[in-house]
Amino acid sequence: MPGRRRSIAETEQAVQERLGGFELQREQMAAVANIHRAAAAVRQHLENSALRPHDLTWTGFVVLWVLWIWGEAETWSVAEEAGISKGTLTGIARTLESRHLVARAPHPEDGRRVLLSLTPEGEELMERLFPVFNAEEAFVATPLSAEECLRLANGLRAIVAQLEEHGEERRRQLLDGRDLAPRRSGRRSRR
Amino acid sequence: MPGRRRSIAETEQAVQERLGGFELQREQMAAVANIHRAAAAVRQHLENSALRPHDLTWTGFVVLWVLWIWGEAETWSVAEEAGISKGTLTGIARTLESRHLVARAPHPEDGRRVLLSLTPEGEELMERLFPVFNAEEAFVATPLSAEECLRLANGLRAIVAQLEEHGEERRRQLLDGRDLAPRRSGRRSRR
DNA sequence: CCGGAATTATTTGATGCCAAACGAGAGGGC
DNA sequence: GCCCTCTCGTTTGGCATCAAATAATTCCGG
Repeated sequence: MPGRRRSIAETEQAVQERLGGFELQREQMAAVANIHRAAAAVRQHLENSALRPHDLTWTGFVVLWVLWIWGEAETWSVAEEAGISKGTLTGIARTLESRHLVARAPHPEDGRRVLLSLTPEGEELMERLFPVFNAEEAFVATPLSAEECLRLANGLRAIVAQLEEHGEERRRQLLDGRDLAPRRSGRRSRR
Repeated sequence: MPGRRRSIAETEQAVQERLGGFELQREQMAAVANIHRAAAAVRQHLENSALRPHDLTWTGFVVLWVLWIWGEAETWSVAEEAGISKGTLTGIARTLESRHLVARAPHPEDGRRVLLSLTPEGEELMERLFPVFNAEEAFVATPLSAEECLRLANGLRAIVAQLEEHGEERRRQLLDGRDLAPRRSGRRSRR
């Protein structure tokens, strides 16, 4: 039966056959796999519904959101809240600045730091856009009750917390002395 | 107190103040936001623990995984299972092929199609790598019981299903006649 | 069989994304 | 003042990513 997507049951069956010999952490595997399926699906829907008319990417929107909620903020803190690296933020902020949605200002006391804030244009955009965005968030979560949404959010938060608290330690243990191979990509040393 | 990450409670407080005037779908918003936080955190941990020693990216691993479980498969189906676009798969497959982990073969009956499969080298890698990967999946899910993992997975699956079943229809309705502005990026017509 | 419609993978262009290197500035000790 | 170190944001390099355009092939009606 070609052309049909495989069902969850079929996949689990195939996995079981393939992994018969392994000690499989089945439930955890299912959770992790579905986090990514869901994240990709939700992101794509929101980009193609609420965001596309304003020519915003997901990440661009998140950065605007952070600035909208928190007001003027230092870049490191925006990157942290938005869940992206500071290097990525530099690029996003440049894009948003070029579209006059975000302003960049030097820190009054520390020449290294930079403050980001929404322009009036950016504020106005968020006031119009947020209700639309939130409506789509509600749409994707339609099959879940409010309580189920909270359960879901709590479970996910626990995973994030686990990694924040123990992730680094764990990675150190796994390396166990050996040093991590450098990423294939990334800036090279001059030497 | 500069330099400290904002707590969930602080964020919710700030959101409430900022959004006092809006009809806010609070639970759904929390769920969607945390899906992305968790997805990014998990992906980063796995890339920097299990995958980095083998110089694999997340997506590269997922593609290998799909081929490992399902065996030889057509590209469209691999892209579907891996949750990426077929254009992206072309690039990933090229990378994996250059590292002799994946082989590409023409479809015996249809010259347009291409079949992907693991090389023996790729099989061997997955046999060694999967247990390590699965152990890290278990690690990130440590705070959750097996049953909670399943609940989480089910909730996420429901969201994915919602979008698969009703996403396209919804986007059509939202547009309501107007045609979607083209993406800023993407190939341009010759005209 | 011929020619247009449909289907398939690839190419293209712009952006996102990370980690590591880098440069500019701050801060402390002497 | 002068280092030396630390801490910022930015740059860099290599992939990943999508959607639309395109090329290659098959399918179908006549």
